Amino acid sequence: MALSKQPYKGARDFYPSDKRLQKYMFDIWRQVCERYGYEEYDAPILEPLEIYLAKTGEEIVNEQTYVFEDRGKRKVVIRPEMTPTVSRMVAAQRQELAYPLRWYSIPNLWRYERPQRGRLREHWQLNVDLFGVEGVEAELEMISMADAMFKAFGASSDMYEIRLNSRKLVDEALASYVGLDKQEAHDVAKLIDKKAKMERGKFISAIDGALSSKSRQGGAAEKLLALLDVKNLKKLPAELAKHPSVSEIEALLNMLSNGGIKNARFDIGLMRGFDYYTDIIFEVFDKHPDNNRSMLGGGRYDGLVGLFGVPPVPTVGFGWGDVTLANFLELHRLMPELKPETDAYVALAGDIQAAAAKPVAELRQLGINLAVDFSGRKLGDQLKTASKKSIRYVLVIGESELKTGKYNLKNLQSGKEQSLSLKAVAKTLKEASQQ
RNA sequence: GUGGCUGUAGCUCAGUUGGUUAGAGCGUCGGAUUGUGGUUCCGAAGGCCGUGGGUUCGAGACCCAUCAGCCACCCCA
Repeated sequence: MALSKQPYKGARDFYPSDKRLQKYMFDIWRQVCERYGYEEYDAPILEPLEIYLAKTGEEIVNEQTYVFEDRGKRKVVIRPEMTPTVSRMVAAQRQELAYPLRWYSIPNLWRYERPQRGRLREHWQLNVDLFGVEGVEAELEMISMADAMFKAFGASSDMYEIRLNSRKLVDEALASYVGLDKQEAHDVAKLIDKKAKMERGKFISAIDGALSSKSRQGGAAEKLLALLDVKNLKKLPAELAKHPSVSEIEALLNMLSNGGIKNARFDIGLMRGFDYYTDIIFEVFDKHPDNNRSMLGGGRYDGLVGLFGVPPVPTVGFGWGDVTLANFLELHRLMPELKPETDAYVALAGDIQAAAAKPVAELRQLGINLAVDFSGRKLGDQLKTASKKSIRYVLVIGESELKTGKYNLKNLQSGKEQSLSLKAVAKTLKEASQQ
């Protein structure tokens, strides 16, 4: 019985061409994070079960995560998300750290579930968090960064939309304004989250089902539906317009707009993770008709660090998965043509391996990445190999080159050939690799 | 976890109501007088028809199971 060549279900092999794309995406994430003064951190892929139980229910953890017992009988989880981990790290050094903390990481995360479009069992996710800022400028910075990343990937602002809401505002609206009790509010919030996927009629009857007869008679359903149709902060009913979150969101939208980000809007129907978000939440949606979905999301979660027995730290963060990003880049034709890191492929003409070692070493010392063909095959075959590997240049070394010190450098894209000194070769290749 | 669709060459697929030795394109490899690739031309290799069972004189086609993939649901960091 032959061994299976497939990677583990829901996980991917990264061949060099795949890894190149991943590196491209991660590099842009890193560049933008660092441009905003964020520092990279990392942590073990394994965490004790308990840190997830505090936030999620035991049932969900057991069904949707990889849990196992180690040899010391400890319950261990392969991390399904980074937020508890980073909260743990901040809590552990709460006193020593210099706030505000600007941290980011690109962890691989595992979730035990059935793979489908945009969702695998293993994926990588950019996590950006800002700890220690209470004001709305924290949200502004997060959303500006996310926007800067889209721009850095070559996206234009009509390709995506930023949506904003506030958990506090929604709580207030459902409880005081519509008049729902806790259970009703919870059920209704879940339904609102699914609204986009449902037909309107179905949604209305589902809402009716979630309400008690008392609420229904009080006109809660009508009030709720009218509220959900509000597209603009200014159209909110007077009772809600006074809520402090409203002016916060308004201020945020204004600041974003002043910063040139015009594709952000208020969306009262945005629910996102009821569990630990405490105030403003945001998502970025792909506007492509084939992929109308959330690509990244985040918000304020002021309570998580406090779960570790230290005073809480105000926190805003977001996460962005590599799979949703790749889908976005493909659909919008933003995938760049990526070349290998190798600057030139060295083709040897004749049996001169030993003699060619010297110029090759010299070039490498100058920072040039070279792959040498030892095969002894015909020059044409060596060129073919370089071409297949998508390496841009071939450096030919043979008797005449060694004698004259002038090397034949061929650009495989243009077909252009030049006879150059080693230094000139290095200069040409350096310039080419920086393009 | 639930449901639907799909598994034929490395990839994309064709394969008639079940009927001889299983097909194409692309890719791969070899060649077209030995220091120049991509295009072109010639040639070759490559398949337990996902796996196991069943029906049948006969199965790549039909049935069951199983595994895998895709899609939706559930759930959502």
